Amino acid sequence: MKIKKEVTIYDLAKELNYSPSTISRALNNHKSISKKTIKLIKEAAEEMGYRPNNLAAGLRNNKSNTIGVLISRINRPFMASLISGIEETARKAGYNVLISQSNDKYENEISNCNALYDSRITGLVVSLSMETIDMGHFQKFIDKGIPTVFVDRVPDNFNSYKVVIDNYTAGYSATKHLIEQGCKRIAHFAGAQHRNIYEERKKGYLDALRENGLPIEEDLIIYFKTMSFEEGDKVTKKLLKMKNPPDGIFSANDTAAVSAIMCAKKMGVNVPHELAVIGFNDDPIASIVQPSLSTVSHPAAKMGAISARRILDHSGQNYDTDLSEITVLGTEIIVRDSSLKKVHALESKPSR
Amino acid sequence: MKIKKEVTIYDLAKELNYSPSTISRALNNHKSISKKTIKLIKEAAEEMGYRPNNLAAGLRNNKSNTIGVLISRINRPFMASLISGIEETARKAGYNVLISQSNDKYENEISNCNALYDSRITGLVVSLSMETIDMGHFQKFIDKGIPTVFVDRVPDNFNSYKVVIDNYTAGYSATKHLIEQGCKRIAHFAGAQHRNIYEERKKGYLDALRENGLPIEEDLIIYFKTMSFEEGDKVTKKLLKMKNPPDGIFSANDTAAVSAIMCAKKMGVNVPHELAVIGFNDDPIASIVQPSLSTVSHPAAKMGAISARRILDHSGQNYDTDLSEITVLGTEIIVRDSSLKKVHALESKPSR
DNA sequence: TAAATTTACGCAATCGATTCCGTTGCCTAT
DNA sequence: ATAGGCAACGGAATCGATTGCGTAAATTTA
Repeated sequence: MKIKKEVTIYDLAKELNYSPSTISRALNNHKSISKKTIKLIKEAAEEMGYRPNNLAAGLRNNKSNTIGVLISRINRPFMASLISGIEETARKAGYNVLISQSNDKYENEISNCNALYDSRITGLVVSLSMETIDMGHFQKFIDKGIPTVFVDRVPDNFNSYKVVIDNYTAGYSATKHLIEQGCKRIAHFAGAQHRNIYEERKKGYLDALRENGLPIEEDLIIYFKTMSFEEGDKVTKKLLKMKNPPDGIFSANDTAAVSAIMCAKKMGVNVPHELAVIGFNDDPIASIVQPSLSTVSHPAAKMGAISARRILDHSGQNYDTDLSEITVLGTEIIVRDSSLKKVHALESKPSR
Repeated sequence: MKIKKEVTIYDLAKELNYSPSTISRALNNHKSISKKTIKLIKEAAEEMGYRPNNLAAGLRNNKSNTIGVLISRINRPFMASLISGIEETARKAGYNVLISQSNDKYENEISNCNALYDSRITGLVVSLSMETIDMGHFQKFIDKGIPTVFVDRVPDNFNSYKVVIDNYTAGYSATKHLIEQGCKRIAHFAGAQHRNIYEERKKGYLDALRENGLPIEEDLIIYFKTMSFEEGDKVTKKLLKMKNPPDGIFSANDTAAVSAIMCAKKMGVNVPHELAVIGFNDDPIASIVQPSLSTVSHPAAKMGAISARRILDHSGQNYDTDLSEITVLGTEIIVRDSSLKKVHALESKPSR
């Protein structure tokens, strides 16, 4: 098989008797090139099958029109939607998207960071790995003026763009909702407390209990490692076997919440009447499980879009831009069947 | 804020009194550089904060150590796992991954194709958009000897690497399973027939009916547009209102299958006894819905890994390599509750 | 010991696009 | 008629890494 040679602006220049400078300018609609020359050159480029070489342009300009994404795992509904939002926004602006997943390992995060840096990305979007504490590997981006946007799982000791939801209020509202439904002993499935999202959700939970005169029982706060289905199942079983079991659960994610519902059903505990459950994320499984899972919805794709936009907008700015801008998005409590103890004036609309 | 200047191999050369050639060779472990020089240079590079510039290297070598991915949508469980598999394999080999989604639009597929080409990707992994029929936009990759791997949704009139599952056998087995459970009138939720996966699943369905002496009824074959939950709900309602409704459904995806289960339950039709259902993909919702959904499991991450490997392995080969190599992976029927009419010698293990 | 290798490196071109300085020709105002 | 201005384009350096070819010194071989 023969490999076709590439068509460059030099080929175009030779063919059309123009200089490479003019070809380049014409293709970029430079104002000092006449309309008809531009038209002529573009048509010839099209016809000869010319395609720009991003590597060459990137080298010259020292940037690549590429947004780097560094997340824990792609195959989580939230993350997939996040990437989707980034990709959509980036592509509309003519940017590409490089992805990498840390699998929640600190080491991988570092090496991926380097790999993305080596590709001279225009900007970086990060959702921290579970293990990450030290933020040194991100410093080189700041030093080089590469806009870095932390999203969802963000650091609290590092000055950079951030896009988050109001986890505290979400945790508070979710817990409050259970209280309003008549729950008196509400357990909390908590995630690793060094990650902002889990810490704040828990704070919201605690304050909701306090402000509504409910006691805080350490036994009812379960610290998860992975918040997996299996872990949730095990924990729920234990909780429900207590002499004085909880009558409500606020889980920091949907996976564990769903496992709680299914475990309760298996054990003959009625959801929501004996155990009301509310989760977090509004994953697809939330509307499928029965009783359907009440949860907190998370504007994942929107967060991705905003993160990408931060990077795109950063280019036009001067370097005194305030990098510490934080975007906080609202969440929404989605009330479904798993928390609906009171059958009040709620229209009986389908859960989906 | 001051922007730090980058450290290049020229800076290293000046600092260490070597030529840039030697620096470059040392960093690449070239054999003509002595061990101690390599060690010296590498340590200095580390200390001075040198980071290679992929754009420069890529321009020189005319490739970027990047795998391009072109899929319909990222936020589908199958696609997310596919990407995850690609990313993992690519990264281990020191490759980056560029993603793009077509949102099932032919036009987007073309422009994304160009964008990826312009970045001089080393190889391309594609799962075709729903609309794609003409394959012209992929020709430039072939012409340039860029390995292109079609995965899952593949063309049948284009000569290139392919990684697929045996959709025919899967469709056959799924249908056969329903027959073995005693179903006599099995409906099929079919996808767009110009996409191989849906066409073959349907063929498998038809042959299973034929070979087991069941009549084929066109009324029971529903051609979906999007295979969404809503579409599945509507279709199921219609089916179950027939004077002679089906007693089984083989759906070409899980989303529609789950909607069928939920719709049946709402209408008071017992699943599996009055209506057995089997889906396709083994999405997370499959094990959550109740009764849990029997389905065909799809090795998504593995398919991604294999696709990436095709590209990585292609480099070492000469250009007479057979590009038409096709990898066919097996599938597995996951029997859960939605299809289990007969309570036979199956251990009553939990659905998950 | 002279010749033949081998080791360890340097020179300079190269990849393709961009851009800072020009330069040329033509039009306009005085 | 001539200076001034502008439109339209060209020359050549530049971005950073790679590599074929060349060479001096060190080592081995005859």
